[in-house]
Amino acid sequence: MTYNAPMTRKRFDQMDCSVACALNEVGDWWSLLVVKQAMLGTRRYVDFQNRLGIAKNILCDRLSRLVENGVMVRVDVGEHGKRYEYRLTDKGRDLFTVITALRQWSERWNGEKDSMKLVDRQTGAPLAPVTVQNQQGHSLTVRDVRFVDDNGNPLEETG
Amino acid sequence: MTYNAPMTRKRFDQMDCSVACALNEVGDWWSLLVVKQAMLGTRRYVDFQNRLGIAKNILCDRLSRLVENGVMVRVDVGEHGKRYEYRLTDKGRDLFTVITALRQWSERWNGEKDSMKLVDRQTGAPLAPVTVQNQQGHSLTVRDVRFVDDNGNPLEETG
DNA sequence: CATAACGGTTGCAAAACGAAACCAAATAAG
DNA sequence: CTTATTTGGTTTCGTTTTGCAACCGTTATG
Repeated sequence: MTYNAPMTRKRFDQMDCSVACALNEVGDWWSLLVVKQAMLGTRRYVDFQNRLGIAKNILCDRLSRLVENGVMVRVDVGEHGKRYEYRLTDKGRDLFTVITALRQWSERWNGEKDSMKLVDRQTGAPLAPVTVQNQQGHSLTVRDVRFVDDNGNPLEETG
Repeated sequence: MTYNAPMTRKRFDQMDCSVACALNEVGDWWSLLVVKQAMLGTRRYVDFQNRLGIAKNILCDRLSRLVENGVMVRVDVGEHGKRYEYRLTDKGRDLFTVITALRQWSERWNGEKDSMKLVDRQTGAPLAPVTVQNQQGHSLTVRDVRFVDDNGNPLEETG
């Protein structure tokens, strides 16, 4: 073998799979943690760094990519520039479902790792478990769904 | 500086955060895609490899870690050994919510990347959007919840 | 004015990743 | 029965990413 293909990280842009596409944007070790931290109210670069214990160059890279992908925005809050806040966009806030599902999954199977609880702001009651539901609101497992193509034909995924 | 700490990938085991703990198990670029593929029916090593286009050594490592973490099991299906199937455990199947939430998020914000649809097996109707709900079944955004500690006191997360 | 804080960038070493080659056991083909 | 192919990896090697610390220009603070 004489030719080596360019060694780029395998990216999921072109995998024509929505899950892969999502992972391409927030599927690395840190991105979802940054988003989670932002949901707790963190906005400043140094605060992300201190709370998460992430290296500064990695944080820099992740914030840039989150901004690029429209998950966060960098807002100039300095009087004469050079003071910034990183805030979630609607797209970023919409990851609340994903992060909550992940958190609950971990709590169910690995036990609670922190003392943080999420409660309904109105009532103070704990949240319901996040589930996949049909349009009548009944929870479905993976066995209760079918994967079909555009024509409604079941995908033959024997392999 | 004379001492260099051992350079291990930062792990989230000890971050006492359930989200971090979850990401520690399935938070890399490939693990959730392997689980997703398994939900489509894939069970054999070579089939994962062909469907996902993942390098063999990486696939090997990911399957091992998923088995270690109880997300999948390796089942011996050879007559005299040496033929295996990798199947989801209950813990693995329970990631259905996370993966579906991720898929829907991507479809909402990046458009549909594949022609695959998920439908209710019984009715053939499309699924409802996955949302965080309170116990009355009302959907909540991140603004509708509070993060509190064990005593019900709101977390001061100004930073 | 001096000093610290903020938001980075740079340089280096360690670890993870990707592609291909290689390999032993099990199965299939002839 | 013998040979070829498939399966499920491991090894090798080069590239990319990560983690840590040091450094730097600008901005607030005492």
